Amino acid sequence: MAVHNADIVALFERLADLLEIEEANPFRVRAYRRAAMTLQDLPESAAQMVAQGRDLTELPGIGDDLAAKIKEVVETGRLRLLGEVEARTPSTLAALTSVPGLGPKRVHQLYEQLGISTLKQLEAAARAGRLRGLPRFGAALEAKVIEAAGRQATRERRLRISTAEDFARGLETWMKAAPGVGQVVVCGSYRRRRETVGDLDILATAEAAAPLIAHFTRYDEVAQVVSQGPVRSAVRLKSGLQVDLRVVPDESYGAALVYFTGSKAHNIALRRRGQERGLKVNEYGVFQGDRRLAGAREEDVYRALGLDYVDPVLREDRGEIEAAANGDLPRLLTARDIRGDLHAHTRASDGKSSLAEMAAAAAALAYEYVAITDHSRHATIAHGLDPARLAAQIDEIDRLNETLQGIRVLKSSEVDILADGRLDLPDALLDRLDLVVCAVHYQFGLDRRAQTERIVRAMDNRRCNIIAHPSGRLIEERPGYEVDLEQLIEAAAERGCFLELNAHPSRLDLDDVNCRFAKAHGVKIALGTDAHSTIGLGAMRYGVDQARRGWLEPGDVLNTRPWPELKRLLAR
DNA sequence: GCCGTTTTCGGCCCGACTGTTTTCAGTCG
Repeated sequence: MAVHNADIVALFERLADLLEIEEANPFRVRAYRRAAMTLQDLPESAAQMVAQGRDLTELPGIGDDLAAKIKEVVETGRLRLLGEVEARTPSTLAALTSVPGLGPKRVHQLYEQLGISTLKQLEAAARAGRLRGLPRFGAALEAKVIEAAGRQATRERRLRISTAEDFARGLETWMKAAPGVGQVVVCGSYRRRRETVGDLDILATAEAAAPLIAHFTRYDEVAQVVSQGPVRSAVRLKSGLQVDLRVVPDESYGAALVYFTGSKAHNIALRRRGQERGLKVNEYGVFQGDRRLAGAREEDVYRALGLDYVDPVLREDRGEIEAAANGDLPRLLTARDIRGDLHAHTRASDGKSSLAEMAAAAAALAYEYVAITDHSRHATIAHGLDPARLAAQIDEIDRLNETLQGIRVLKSSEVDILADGRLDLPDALLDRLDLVVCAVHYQFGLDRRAQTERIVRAMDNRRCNIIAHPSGRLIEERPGYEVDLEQLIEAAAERGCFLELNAHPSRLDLDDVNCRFAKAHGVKIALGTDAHSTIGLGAMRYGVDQARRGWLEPGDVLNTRPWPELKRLLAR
């Protein structure tokens, strides 16, 4: 049974949680967390690196000890140290820290002094009033525990970025109406354009913070004010979403943007860099002693640290700081670079709009082309096109193109990859298309090897240009099918095939990390919205954001090319 | 446990808010 990076990540995180509760050296705990993060973002398989005898200590945050532990997990599937720790500290304790106000120190106390190791026991003890006997525990904390226990079932959901936008827009509008307000920006993972958002972090500037804080807590969707101080506040909305507000004066706007945008790992790395140069970095500015070197603008904060400006989408401590220091940050893709959409449906299969409507909508976006990729016959629920219907659509597109100006409809199909890797339509018909997009829509249950082989076999057909939504995941709904993306990327590179970044906000598939990995392998990415109506074409910006998070430049993306150049790239 | 234009040992980001306290530890982001 192969060990995946995610398995090692889970072991390290569990170990870090428990070590923290045991009050181990906090820097040792951090080392395990950092290693977990490195592995999480690592697009290659650590197991394979071990098998190839590669040096894991070259990875950031991995030294001799952790390299040996990764090797141990890869070879044995287990981590002995974790077993030893779990023998003295029950792993259920980690879940207790999910209660707001309970951290590792208090959980340790609860276990040592009251023998509490589960949420059930904790709730019972709180209801019995037994917590307030402990030092620095009181009635308020007991109430929090009881409240959190009741909420337990419904928590821990992250919102898709598109959903978060609804909440963010309302809050932004509300805060911009606050008395004496200057700037209002939604920061955090929202500004970094992550695919999901756990909470919203709003930064506002003002000379006097109090009126803003008061205004914030009066927002009509607020269910509960979680905390409220002179310069920051946190509320929970009726929907359950937590929103934090931070107010700073104008001269700290840039530094506060950096601080509140994160990521946490990026901030820590920035502050460490400052420290190495004798500078203190906080949300008020960059300081040398009492002297403020920067603070009003983000660019100045980075410059004071000897760095080029880092776009928010890159701020994940995945090498962007080194790149900014060396002047090799990528020139990221922008929406303006996109010349067309390579994945769209019409009502011929499961879409809502006609060919002509889709073409007009694409033209309105100033595109040069749009590929119509209706489903193939196997996708019966989606009214997939059989060879005769597709042949008719091809003729219809030819006729339509003769009437269009400035926009070209590309003849395509989202062809099902059958279970054995064959394509769902005959080669002779595929030869009549401008490009062929292939996708897995059923038989998600195949094991990893079979699923990977199935898709590689589809790519063996030289007519296959693009693998759509390569992992098959639906964000916050279902994981993808089991597949070795590393192998798919390598196979695509060998065959001159391309991988899609599906821009639909519930897919964003490939994800950022794998986009970057594909780029490193020289595999170009096709951006497509998977639009099922004219409105759906507007989802391209989510794909662009994800591509930017994957460090993609215009040259790494297929549909930044004018049609003649794209056509040449599609010829295999 | 990691890491190095001060270091192979001795550091390791920084500040706000809460709750329980008589000055601050713990938690959070």
